[in-house]
Amino acid sequence: MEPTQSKAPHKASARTQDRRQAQLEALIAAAEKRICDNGLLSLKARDLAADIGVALGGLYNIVADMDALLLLVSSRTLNRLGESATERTSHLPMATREEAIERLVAVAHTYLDFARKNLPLWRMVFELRVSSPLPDWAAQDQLRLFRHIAEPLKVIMPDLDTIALTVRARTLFAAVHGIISIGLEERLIAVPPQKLADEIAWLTRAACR
Amino acid sequence: MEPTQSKAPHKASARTQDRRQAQLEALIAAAEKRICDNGLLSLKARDLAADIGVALGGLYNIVADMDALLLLVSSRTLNRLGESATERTSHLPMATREEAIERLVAVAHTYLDFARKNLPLWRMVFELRVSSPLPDWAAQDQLRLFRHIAEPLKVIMPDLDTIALTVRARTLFAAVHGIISIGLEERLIAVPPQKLADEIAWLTRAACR
DNA sequence: TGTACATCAGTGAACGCGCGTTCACTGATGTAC
DNA sequence: TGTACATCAGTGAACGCGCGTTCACTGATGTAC
Repeated sequence: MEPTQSKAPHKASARTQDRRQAQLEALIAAAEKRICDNGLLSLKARDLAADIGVALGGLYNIVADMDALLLLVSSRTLNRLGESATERTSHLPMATREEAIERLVAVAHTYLDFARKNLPLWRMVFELRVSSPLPDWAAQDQLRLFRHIAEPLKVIMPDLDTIALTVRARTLFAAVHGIISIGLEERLIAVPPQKLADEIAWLTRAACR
Repeated sequence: MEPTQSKAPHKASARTQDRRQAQLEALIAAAEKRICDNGLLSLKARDLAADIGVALGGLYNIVADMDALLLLVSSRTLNRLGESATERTSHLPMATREEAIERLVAVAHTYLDFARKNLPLWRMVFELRVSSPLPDWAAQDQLRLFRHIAEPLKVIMPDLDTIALTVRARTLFAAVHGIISIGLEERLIAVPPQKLADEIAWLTRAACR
């Protein structure tokens, strides 16, 4: 079936596209703000619509549904984490084994700082196990993040093949992630910030020895 | 204010108490079954009432509300984990440092097995961060579990004082927990079971060296 | 053993609330000629 | 530049669903004497 409309279809003008983009960004920003202030659970479509000055139904011209919006927010959060890691660790040397270990420690500490400063958003990323099949671009984002770990690790464990290295990077990430996520849980007795950083450094170094 | 009722109050007979107890156990069992089969999200009061042959309103004679029930299920799950750990590791020697390390590895593997075999229930335990202030008895349960880690660790790191040892036990737990919880996540590429066990053993040993 | 009475267990219909998504409609923005 | 027409953006009331908890009521189970 060729689209043989006798009349030419409407084309989105540049102005319209810009407006769409601006709306989408405003929507994401509003969602981030609300999640940071009140948590994911109290995020409502009606509030967001009011925040960006659009009628309720208008939201669905900007995003397909709430899940799509949350995925965008989650992805933006992961990207900001990646930028943090690049800024704070990419200049660190990793020519020697010792240097590579210290760089890994720095990556882990960046992760801790980020999680602490963006606690509600960071939690959201992991609570989003709902929409099962992660879209491709989101999976790509994750892979890019893993390089911050895999690259120093390659220097530290030169004997491992690519697969083993991937597995090991994931293990290390998961271990540090566990320490942070349990450490930042309010329910348990609060661990002093410095202590938490120390434990992470200890574990990272121990894993590399 | 003394309770000076002119008429003696009704006393729950032994038969009534037994019935209550049986109802409570049936309710918990039904909740566990439903969570295992369909996940926490599709657990409904109406279904549970039907399962145990009670009218909807009758549930609230057995438990105060759904949260209370979930807390009971969660606690039962943690206790079963504790029993598993006792059965499978308490006979292992920990006189020497090497023995203590292997015992810790066995504890970690018990944890992995338990999480795998009770995945939905195990997840529930950690998703229950809702009702903020954990009751006392639940906190006690947690402490008892931590001993499975703290005791071998005391042999392995004899120089640490009590507080540092507690922190270290928690770090180690959190690290292994992270590896398991990310490893059992469906979303990411599935890690072969044996590989996961190997990684956990590796990390545990590395942390103790 | 029997009667009067109090209390609690059990019932299920109704309450109450929340909230994402749709849809018929209007007004604005574009194209064709 | 102007007119006719198509399309899409934007609106907000209404839909639809879900579900925990309450509450007035009944029947059973206990106590007092």
